[in-house]
Amino acid sequence: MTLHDLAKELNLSIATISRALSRPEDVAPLTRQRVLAAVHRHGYTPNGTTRSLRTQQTRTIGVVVSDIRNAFFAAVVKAIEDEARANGYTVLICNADEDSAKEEAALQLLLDRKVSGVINCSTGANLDLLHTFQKSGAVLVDFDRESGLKNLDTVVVDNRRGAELATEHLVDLGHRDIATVAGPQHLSNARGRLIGFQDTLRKHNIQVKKSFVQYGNFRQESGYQAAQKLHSLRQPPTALFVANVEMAAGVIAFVRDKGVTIPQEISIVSFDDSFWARYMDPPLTVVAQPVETMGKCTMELLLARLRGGKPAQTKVFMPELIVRRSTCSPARSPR
Amino acid sequence: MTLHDLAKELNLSIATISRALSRPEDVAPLTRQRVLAAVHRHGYTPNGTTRSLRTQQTRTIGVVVSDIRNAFFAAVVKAIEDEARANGYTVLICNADEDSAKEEAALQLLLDRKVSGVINCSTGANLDLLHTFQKSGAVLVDFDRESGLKNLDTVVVDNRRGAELATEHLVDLGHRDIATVAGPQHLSNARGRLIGFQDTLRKHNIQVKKSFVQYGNFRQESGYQAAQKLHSLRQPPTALFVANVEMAAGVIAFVRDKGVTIPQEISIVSFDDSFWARYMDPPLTVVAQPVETMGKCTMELLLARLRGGKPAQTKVFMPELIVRRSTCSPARSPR
DNA sequence: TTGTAAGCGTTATCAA
DNA sequence: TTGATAACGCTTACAA
Repeated sequence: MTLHDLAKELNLSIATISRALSRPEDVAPLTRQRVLAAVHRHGYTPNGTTRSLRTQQTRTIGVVVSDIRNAFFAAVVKAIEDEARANGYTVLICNADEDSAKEEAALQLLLDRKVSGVINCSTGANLDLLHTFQKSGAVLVDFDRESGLKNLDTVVVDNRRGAELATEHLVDLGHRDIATVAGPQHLSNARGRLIGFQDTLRKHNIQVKKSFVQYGNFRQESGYQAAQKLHSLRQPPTALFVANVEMAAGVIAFVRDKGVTIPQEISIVSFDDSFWARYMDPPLTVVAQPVETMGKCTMELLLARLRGGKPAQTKVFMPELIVRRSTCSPARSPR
Repeated sequence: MTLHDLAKELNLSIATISRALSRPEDVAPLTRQRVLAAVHRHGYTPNGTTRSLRTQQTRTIGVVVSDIRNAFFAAVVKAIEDEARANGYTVLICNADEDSAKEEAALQLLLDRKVSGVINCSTGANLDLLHTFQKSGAVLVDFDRESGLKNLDTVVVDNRRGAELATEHLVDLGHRDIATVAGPQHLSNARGRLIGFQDTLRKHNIQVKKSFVQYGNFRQESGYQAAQKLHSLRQPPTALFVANVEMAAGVIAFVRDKGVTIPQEISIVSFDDSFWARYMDPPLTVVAQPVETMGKCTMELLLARLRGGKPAQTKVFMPELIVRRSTCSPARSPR
């Protein structure tokens, strides 16, 4: 069913039908009614794809998210979509699975669909594709990680500050043997979290042992493996800062397998909160990001940019330490 | 940058450019090279939206999901997207937030985008819109809930069986005062879970008290409230079957607030597993659905349908009871 | 091997 | 108030 069919049926021109639907006031009331009735009768819906061709704007925003199963991104996606829909935009969600090849495929898809803008949780690869976007006139926003490109809006949490908050908390409790499970260092957020951790230790004149820095990939299993390595050390840490909550779950799985008690034998603080962190055993001490606010802000920035004017800005949100029960002072050390 | 621009630059016709890209073998090697070079130089990407107009197929599948922040749906979406992309299809994800008005908006959007197919986690409302889809020739699949429409593929878990498994488990442990936090009864899955619960009790000659059936909306807070009501009863239950894990979290929040211990004072078994259920305090006994398999199967069914042939089928997956530590035999009752 | 031209379903301009 | 028509960017007969 197209405008054409409708026109034939009603003995009107397609122009009139189109007008009856998009600018009702430009059409005679009676005509409008006839059109509306027919539209309803047939369940006709204009082809939005075609409209885009004609109007040269898709009103679609692409979102490339690192891992849709990660609660953090799921929440962000929801916030983004709500804000977009409220403004008449559609969101095309792509899952990159923290994999630069999948990211490339996703960006290619968005390029193909001629999206008006892209919110990207960049792996740091695919800079050329991002560049192509910019050249094509699409608006780009970096979210959660910085791609390294210039002249684009950026929404991130203060990763260094978050790591400081977490590490400072552990130091305050009296820990000196503090390790970290860091994220992959090609990601700007993971780098920030590691630097914040190291700086805080140095500030307190605590040596940063190389063996106390383990690297994961932000996934659960890598947390498990990191914990394993840390555990096998001659002198294991008494406290642990984990760069995200998925890896923290992995750490906890390992620790539990070994029968080590949290927090008595090992204190754990993790980056990222999620609704279930407080139901865990024990409830997890975390550094929380203002997820909803960040998601909303990202879309607002993007829309503002689309409307023109505003130069690119970087918004840095403050994380917050939420102390629950996975951290406590270390047991008296024998040394 | 369009075919036209490229054609002008290379002194070729747009047809040749188009061919060089879509059927390389139909074009002289040298010409092809020149075209490819120019394409690369300009970062040109064909307009997929326009191609759809011409070829009359969008190769896009819409997915209307009840709540993207729910781990179950996040996992499903990932499985669906992977399978779709592997087959050259794009997925348009819409979040209905368990709200029929949002569902309507989502369906309308998908109608507008002329998607080839829709995977719908129906609220049960919007039957007329779904009907419009069918009339338009799009392929529909019901997932997780049945819309009530005929002649469409359906992928669900055996909800009754799952509830039986859970309830049977509680009965086996010796419980007689068993309550449930049921889901909203306009959803077929929630109905199935309630029926399975009731039937199992009856089978064991246990009376199903009306006050022992509380209704929630599949969200956390409603679990909290239901627990509150159950707790205020003159004779509260010793065991609880909760219809999904989000509500279970709410129940646990309440129970913990009250200082009631799980499982000693109250046993809890929930529908749905999620990776963190085993890290909870205590680890949650659940009825798990084979999420990835179900997601993949849904897309396979849809694609098969799109390729024609196959009549509509209903796939019912078997849930599995995973006993962890939130259930145990009831304490000796004083009565 | 390449070019010409029609047509996909809209919107928008101009005339009637 | 309505209609005829061009244009959006692409694919694909068909012709050269």
